[in-house]
Parts: sequence; C-alpha cells; structure tokens
Amino acid sequence: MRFATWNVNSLKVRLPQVLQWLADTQTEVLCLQELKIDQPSFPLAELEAAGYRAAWFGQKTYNGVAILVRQPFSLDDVVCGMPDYDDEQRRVIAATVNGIRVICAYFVNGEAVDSPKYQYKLTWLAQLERYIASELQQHSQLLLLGDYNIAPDDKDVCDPDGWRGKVLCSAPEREAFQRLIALGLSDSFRLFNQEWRQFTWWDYRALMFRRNMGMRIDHILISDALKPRAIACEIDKAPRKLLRPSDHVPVTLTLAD
DNA sequence: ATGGCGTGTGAAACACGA
Repeated sequence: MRFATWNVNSLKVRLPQVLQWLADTQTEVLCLQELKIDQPSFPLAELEAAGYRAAWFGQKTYNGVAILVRQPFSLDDVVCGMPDYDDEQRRVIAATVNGIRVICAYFVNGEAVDSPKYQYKLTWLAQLERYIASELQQHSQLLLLGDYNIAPDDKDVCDPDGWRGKVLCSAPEREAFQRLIALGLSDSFRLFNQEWRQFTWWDYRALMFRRNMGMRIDHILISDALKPRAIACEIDKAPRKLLRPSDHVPVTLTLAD
C-alpha cells in the first residue's frame, strides 16, 4: 500500500497532472498541499470519476490541504485543523485509512528568520508537536506527510553553507523537526537512502531543476509501530519535467500489506 | 545586491512562496 505527499501549488492548475499521476501509479493514498481553492471549488467529481474518495480543507488563494484515497479504501474520523489551536490558515487535515492515522500538513514557510511569519512558524511547530503527541497516544500506527518547509540536514540542501541559519534550515526549525522524531517517528526516506542532494523542491527561477539546486523539504514521518512495514520511500522527479509543473514533486512511501 | 518564476486576485500591480 502506497502513501504519497505532493504540494501541487494550485489544484486548479495541477488537476490534470494529479489525475494522470494517479492513473499511472495507482497510489492508494495521496496527501495534497497548497490547493489554493475554497471549500466548494474542490474537484470532487473528477476525482471520484478516477476512483478516489477525498477529504479536504480548502482556503481561497492560500494554503488548503486534502487526502485522497483509492476505492475501496475509505476515510474515517476526518479532522480538519489542529484541535485546540485556532488558526485561520488551513494547513492540516487528518483521517484514518485502513487502520492507519494519516495526517497531512502544509507547514508554515516563515519567509525569513527576522520575519513575523517565522515567529508564527515556530508557534505553529510547537502546536503541531503537541497535536502529534496526542494523536500518537490514540493511534500507534501513524504517518505525518506533507510539505514541512524544513530541510532537516545539510545533506538536504543544495548549498548548505549559503543556507546556513536561513529559513528552512535554521537551528530552531531543525530542532522542531527532531522533536517530532523524538515522539517516536522516523524520516522514512532516510530509512532507505543516505545520499546527499535528494531534493523534492526546486525554485522555478534560474534553471534550478536542471542544475539540481533544490531542497528536501517534503517528508513522510512514520511511527515506530508502523516502521517494520516500510518497504520503500522514493521521490518521483518525473512530474517536475512536465509543462507547467509544481515546484514540488511527489514522495511515496510503500508499506507491506 | 537584486531578482530571476509561477499562481491568485482582479483587471495593474502586488502578495506570497521557499
């Protein structure tokens, strides 16, 4: 069973690519971020026609997240946002799929370490840590998938010295990532691949994709109880080569049945 | 040093991303 995450940077623009990718890969669970559409505009009919069910938490212009599941799988106990954290920005959605708690998150970008948005990012990360700790108490089998906007290690950055201390790489962000790990989670990609420069995002500008100047900021964390079932975790760079691509590509985790 | 591209809003120029 495969679980994937993809920041699509506008579901309206990227829907044909999402449908094609699902048809090609037959992925069972796909978490999407940056829908950039309000709740009523979600393309449910098109996704249902492709054989998928969906739960989504939309927001006009910014943010917005969704979980798609291939039938006959279904979404149970859907929760939008983080309980006990009142946030206007719609960045989190959770559901139980085939006994696994799936949490889809679009982490705050933060803009720059001296920006008020960075302070919001640190607050949001603390709230997420509290939320995930609570979810783990109820669901030992858990996945946290999404656009983390954190490059956890120098290995995950095209120019580690140039980025040192900057947003996405700063010590407080990396410490927040490690606090999630300390809850009893593993970076599933690093269970299988120790290489440098394995990126999931490349800036649209300056031919960054062609030069492989990117960052690994999209992740799938897997709980200790689920880890023995992990078979593979792979980055699919193919959609970045299409016309009008998202700047992020999908990451897929395969679990044994 | 700055912005370089792409998307949304709304109908030009700006906000935002990372």
